[in-house]
Amino acid sequence: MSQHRTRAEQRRDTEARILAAARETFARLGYERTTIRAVAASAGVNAGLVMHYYGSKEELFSRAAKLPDDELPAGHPAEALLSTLRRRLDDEPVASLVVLRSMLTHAEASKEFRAAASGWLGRIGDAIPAQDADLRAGLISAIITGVVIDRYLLKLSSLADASADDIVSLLRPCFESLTNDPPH
Amino acid sequence: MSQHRTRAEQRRDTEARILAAARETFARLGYERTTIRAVAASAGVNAGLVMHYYGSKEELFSRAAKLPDDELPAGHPAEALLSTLRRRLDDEPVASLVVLRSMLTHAEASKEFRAAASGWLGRIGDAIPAQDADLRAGLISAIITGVVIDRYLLKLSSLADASADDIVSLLRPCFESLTNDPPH
DNA sequence: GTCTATACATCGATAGAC
DNA sequence: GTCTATCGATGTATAGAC
Repeated sequence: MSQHRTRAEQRRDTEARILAAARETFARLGYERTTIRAVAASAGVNAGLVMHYYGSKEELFSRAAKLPDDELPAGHPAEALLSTLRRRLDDEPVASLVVLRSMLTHAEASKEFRAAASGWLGRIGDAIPAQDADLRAGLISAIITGVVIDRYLLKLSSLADASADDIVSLLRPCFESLTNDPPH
Repeated sequence: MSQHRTRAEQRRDTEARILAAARETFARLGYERTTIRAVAASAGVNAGLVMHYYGSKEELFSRAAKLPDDELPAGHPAEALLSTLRRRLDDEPVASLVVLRSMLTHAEASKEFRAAASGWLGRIGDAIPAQDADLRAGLISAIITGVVIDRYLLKLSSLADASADDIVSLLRPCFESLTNDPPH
């Protein structure tokens, strides 16, 4: 039972399928090892069509790589940061993994990460009452990055198999000391 | 004034020069973007010679990528780990950066990192008196990895410009709580 | 010991058919 | 809207000259 679909609808669907396939492949293999042909096959279309819609591999990557600008919840900085960590431990969005996977080896991914980190670091720093707030914010960000990398990208068992609750609990004292918060 | 050198000596020198050039290039660009031609040019020799000596790009990478098996100094676990961190903050060896740069996108680098992390995590875990020692060890390792990545690979200013002393000081409470050590 | 020449595969990108 | 055909560039690897 085929649906009636305009050409525009059909195109939107196909474009979305291609983008989803691109996200999955970029997140898994990184920029260099991902080929347009593989993305096309995974989306069930032809390689030429991917180029037709997205123009270039670089443009496809840019569309696939998006970091959410984590807003910092109100309240005590340590708890706010821990709740952000909590959310990312439960399910790190694929679009984020696209950036993380390639940020060490691809300029565009590195740039995207820097841009997001820049805003993110500023907000953390503003919430920390200390003259070395920038360094403290950088350390918190580095901890989160390291944990997410080991858990989702390298899948090291000690972190990949742990519960998000346990990780958050163990890191609470770290975040409290780095944000200059008293323990509670 | 040319030295007298046997062919064997000459060969050792050239091989070493190629390996050093390979380390620098792999560390800077990662596995995929590094070309045999670029390594050869950087070493002042021909591309064919690199292949002649190392057989394949993969083999050259294996020779260039070596993680030192950090031994854990004796004493209180937290201080021992902090002194290891201290050493890595002062100068992370190029051979290590080769592994770190490509570990997210190249299987061989990932394998090398896992192997080193495995031994490393075991030693940390053994030194921590807690039933969840494995997770604690994984978190400590993730923190170090995250900090080194941000400082040396991404060069985020807040970490790249900071002094090793300041970083160690700020992370001391983190390591103490994760190793279950009392502060002192 | 080191270099030249080249085979061979892969991939991004383009042009045009259906 | 989607696919076929193909070009051109790049890079590893091999064979052999000097």
